[in-house]
Parts: sequence; structure tokens; C-alpha cells
Amino acid sequence: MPNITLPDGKKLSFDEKVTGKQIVEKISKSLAKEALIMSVDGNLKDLSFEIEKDSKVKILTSKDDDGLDTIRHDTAHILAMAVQELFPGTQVTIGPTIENGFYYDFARKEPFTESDLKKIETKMSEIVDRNETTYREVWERDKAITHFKKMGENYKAEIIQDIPKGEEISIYFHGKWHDLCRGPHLPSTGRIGKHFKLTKVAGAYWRGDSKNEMLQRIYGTSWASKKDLEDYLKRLEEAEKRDHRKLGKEMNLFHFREESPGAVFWHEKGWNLFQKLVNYMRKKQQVAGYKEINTPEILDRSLWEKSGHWEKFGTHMYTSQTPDEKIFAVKPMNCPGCVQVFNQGLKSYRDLPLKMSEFGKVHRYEPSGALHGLLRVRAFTQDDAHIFCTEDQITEQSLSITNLILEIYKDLGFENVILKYSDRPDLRVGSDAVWDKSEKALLEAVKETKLDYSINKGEGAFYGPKIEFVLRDAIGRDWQCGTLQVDLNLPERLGASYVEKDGSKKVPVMLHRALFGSLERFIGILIENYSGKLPFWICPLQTVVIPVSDEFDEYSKKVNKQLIDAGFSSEVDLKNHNLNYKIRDHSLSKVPILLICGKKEVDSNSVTIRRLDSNKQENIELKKFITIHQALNKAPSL
RNA sequence: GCCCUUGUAGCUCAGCUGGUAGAGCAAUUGAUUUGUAAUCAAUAGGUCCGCGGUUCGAAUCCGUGCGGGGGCACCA
Repeated sequence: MPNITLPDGKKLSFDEKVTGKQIVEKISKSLAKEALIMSVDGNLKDLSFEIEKDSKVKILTSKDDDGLDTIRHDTAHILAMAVQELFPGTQVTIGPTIENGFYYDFARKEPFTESDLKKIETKMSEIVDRNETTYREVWERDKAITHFKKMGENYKAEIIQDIPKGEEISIYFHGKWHDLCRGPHLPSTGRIGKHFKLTKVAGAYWRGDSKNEMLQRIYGTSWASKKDLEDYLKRLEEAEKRDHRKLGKEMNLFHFREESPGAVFWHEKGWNLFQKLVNYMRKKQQVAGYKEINTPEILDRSLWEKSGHWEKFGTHMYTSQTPDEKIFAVKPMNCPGCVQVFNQGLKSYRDLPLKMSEFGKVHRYEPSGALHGLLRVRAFTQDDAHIFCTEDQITEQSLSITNLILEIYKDLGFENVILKYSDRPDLRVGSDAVWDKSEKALLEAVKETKLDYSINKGEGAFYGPKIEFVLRDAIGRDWQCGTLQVDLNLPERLGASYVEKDGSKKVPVMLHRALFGSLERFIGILIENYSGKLPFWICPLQTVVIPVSDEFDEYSKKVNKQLIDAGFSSEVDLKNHNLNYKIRDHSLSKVPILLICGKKEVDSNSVTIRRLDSNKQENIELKKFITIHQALNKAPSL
């Protein structure tokens, strides 16, 4: 005789066990139409689930996250049904929901093509129209394994084998088609609607392990309404428009070419942007007490052997052989070089903490499939620093690094930052005692920041635990940028030491830290975050002076020179094109301010300014323009 | 690295089932002298990614290498 409590506190009582369907019919007809699944005492269940004891029940529709998620899950099932109807012999594996959609991995010899996706979508619509009823059965483990093996579904059989003993093995049926699944599911296939789309085919390793065979994954998206689907596809299109590879080309910032995959050819404007960022960081680091150094790009193999890189990182390192057959490695990290600078001359405890920064260009032989524009390259510049300190200083130094990083992100318009803390990986150097100590100190610093953080087990660097700084951009994407790593191994390996108060020698602790991480990656992120419309102070081309006709070329040149002298990145456009053409041209290349010069301006020693994305005209005295904009020509915090 | 896909002018792209390439923009030259998002005309521009094969004939078909894109794995 279950008593059912609804979210609004209302109670319904029944004489015998009751299903969600029966409950919802009692609540309202309109809700009955919308109902997809239900939550019973916090557990998601099918509407056909029979409730036997007193429970709190919430009926879920497509407006609830869990409801929408179930729609996606059902769409994945229907995808698998459709594929097996169209391509008999295809094995199903897993088909979970993901952000905004779902995927399903299949095992089949022949590849799926883009045109197959269309066919599959049509078949899926048919299945929705058939409105097959969903029902659930619980099977014995052995029966399930034998059954799926007999069907030729070896992957499913393997999955069932791995389900922990004692857990129910539930099989969901949509008509005749059935799949092992935890559920819950919608009452029938008609309920998912037709607001879905298959988006891409891709390879994916069975169980996510590159040692296993590769399956074929079909990705799709599914929504509660046609409008939601359209909005989502629009969002994808918008994101594509901000792609830094497209904008980089349009804005003439950089390019890539076959001779050096994953390495950037910076053009004048891109390099100007790059230098502006570097100069900005130099200033910030000076204020924070860093000393900038620079170390060689190519170092003898023996140093990398001593540091441990040769062994742990060798497959990612470029090496070079000299004519006399010596082997040098191109640095993949700056740390060994920096330790050698520390090692030069005697250091005292009074020198600590010693903060040495370096804009070091490193090379890493990344797997070809990992490369992605500026965001994943093989040659990049780190805004690196190494802080030599005592164990007692780790937490305090970590905090000051964190503050510096947050300040810098804020200057560039990123205020939404989360931390990821990673501890010891399987492949590592150093004793467990040393790891214990460094993990503890770093975690303490993480907690001190009071920022949100997550813990990633086993994802630390091979030489120490780390914090990663993840920032969220204008369209909600997360990017890992800054990093802070404790290193209790390398200083010892390379024989670093300082003289203690009592005259004894001690090995310092080293903190590795990068602010943006890679300048290249950060520039990619910046471009996408701002859709190319960068903040004025880092804009590689801030102003373009445009004469109304060639009669005013001389005046325009004079204006341009004054702007350059005043520290702006400026150009004058003397091409034989009309004003409209030039405004369009420079607007498309995202120049923030255009200065138009004609008779009126010459007469009053002024300029008429037009800002990007505005057609307002504003006449202003040149001197005044310069004063106002000079104040804007630096980072907010400087 | 693995799976799928792709590579034509500086850029964006067209070129059906094999018959030695075409547009728009950009560039150059000339005309035009322009007041807030494309002035007009002419000219020039290609080892159709490289290599090999099939064929009387290959941008087109096949093989292979390299690069790009989407994923997977990787992100030390």
C-alpha cells in the first residue's frame, strides 16, 4: 500500500503496487503526455517501474536535465537499432550520452560513410514512427552471456562478464531489438521525437585503449524540440566562425606549412601580438620579483640522461647529430637549463626563494594526430619560471604564483578560473617519501586559494605533482593554460644545492610554473575568445589612417607618424581605393579604430574616428585622441 | 600513432561517369578623386601536394608518401 509523495508535498496513496504511468495519470493529463521517466527516492526509473513501498516520486519531462539525458540515451539506442537493421552483422558495443548528445561505438569491417549517416537517420525516423514499446527484463548472467554470444555480440558478452557480481543485468527491449542497458528509458521509441541529427563518424578504441582494436563511432545530437536542435547547430556554426585557424588567416597573423608541421610561421602582425604579450608579462614578472634568464635550445644528451628526460620523455624529443657524431637534444622543457644557471656559483639560503623566468622555446615531437592549429603544436614558447626555495616556502610561493596567474588572466579578460590538482602517476621518478611531502604542500596551497578545484588521480608529471589552471572562455569552453609543478627530484639529480644557515649544503625545492603555458596556445585561445576582436592594448594593428582622397595623403601620413611615435601600432592606407572599400577591408581584418582624414580634419588638425562594429562617426582633435588612447594602450593592472 | 575524410591560382571554391583547367576576391596596370562596409576596365597568374602505376590519354582511376580536417589515443 505505497504512499507516494510528490515534489510539491502532495501525497497519493494506492492500494497496491503502482507504476509511474499510473501515478502520472492521476496527477494530470497534460503531464502524462510529457512524462518520460521518473525519480523514485532519488533513483531514476522507467515509468513502468512498479513502486511497492512509500516513496518520494518526481515525474521527469524533457525540461529536466535527466529527462533530456534519457532522450539522448534513447536516441543512441535507436541509432544502434537502425544500424543493425541496415547493416546486419554489425556488432554493438557501448552508446553513452555526452554533452549535447550521444555516440555509439560499432564493430564492423566496412567503414560507415557520410552518406550512410543520412540513410541511418531516415531509418531512425522510421523506428520513431513505429513507436515500439520499451520493456525491461532482468536476466541471469550466464543466460545473458550465452545469448549475446550466440547473436555474435562478443563485445556485449564481454561487458556483461565484467559487471560486478550482485548487480542486476537488465536487458531493454524496443520491440524485438534489445540491448544490455542500465536504463532508464522512455516508454516507447516514439517519445524521443525527431529532433536529432547524426553529426560525424570517427574511430575510437575499444575501451579507450590504443592497444585494442578500433571501432567505428557515430556521434549524434538530440534535443527536446526542433528549436533546441536548431539553436545547437547555430551555436556550432558560431563557434566555427571564431576558429583561430580561420581568423589567423583572415587577419594575416600566422600560417603553417608542410615543411614544419606543428610549428608556427608568425607574420608581422601575429608576431607583434606575440611581442606585446611577452612585454606585458616581462613587466608583471619584474614587479613580482622574477629575474629573466635564457638558456640554450640544444643541449648534450648527457644532461637529459641525468635529468631523467631521456628515459621518461625520449619518444617526444627531437635529437640532432653533429658532423662529429655527438648527440644533442632540442629542449622539450626549460628546467634542466635553468637548474644549470642556478648551479653556476654558490647559492645561500639568503638567495631563496630565487625566481628565474625564461621565455623558452621548446620542441616536443607530438603525435601527428594531436596537432591542432596554435592550440597543439610541436614548437612553442613557454612563459616559464623556476622557483628555487625551501620546503617550508612551497605553500607560500605557490600562493603568490597563483595570484600572479589570476591577475594576468584578469587583465586579458578571463575571470572564470578553476584549478585541477594532479598527484603521482605510475611512470615517475623519485621515492614515495618525497612524493608524499610535495603532494601535501601543493594541495595545501590549492586549498588556500579558495578557488574551485578538482583532483586528478595519477595525472601528475613524472617528476612531481601539479596544479593546472583552467580558464573558461566567452562561449563556455575550458582551456588548460597555466601550470604549477612541485619538483623534489630534478634539483637533486642535477646536483643543485645551497648553503644553509649552519654552513651545511642542502638541496633546494624547485617549483616549475608557466602563466599562459604556451604563448602560441594562449594566442589561439585569445583569438577565439574575442572572435579576433582583441582588446585594444594587445591589438597588433590598432589604428589605420585613411585619407578621404589622395589629396589628403600627406596629412594622413603625418597623423600616422604621430600615432606611431606615441606608441601605437598604426598604418596609413594610401591604396587607390575609395573610402567604403577601405573601411570594409580593415573592418574585416578587425582593426579596432579607423581614423578618417579629409578636408575638415586637415583644417582642424583632427581625425574622425570609426570604431569596429559601430558606424558612429566621432570627430576629435588628434592630440586629444592620442592622450585618451595612450591611457588605454596598456594592461588594466599596469 | 590509429580510424574516417581531404589536398585544384595568394585566398574561397567549381571542374558529371578519364580527353592536358575555370570563377569570384586578392595582385599588377590604367581610368576614377571618392566622406563611412566592395568604382570601372584590362593584364598576369596553375608541376591540379610529391612519387609510382593502369591507360592511346590522368586533376579525375589504383598504390604509396607527405600535409590538412574530424575523432580516438596522447597532452610528459
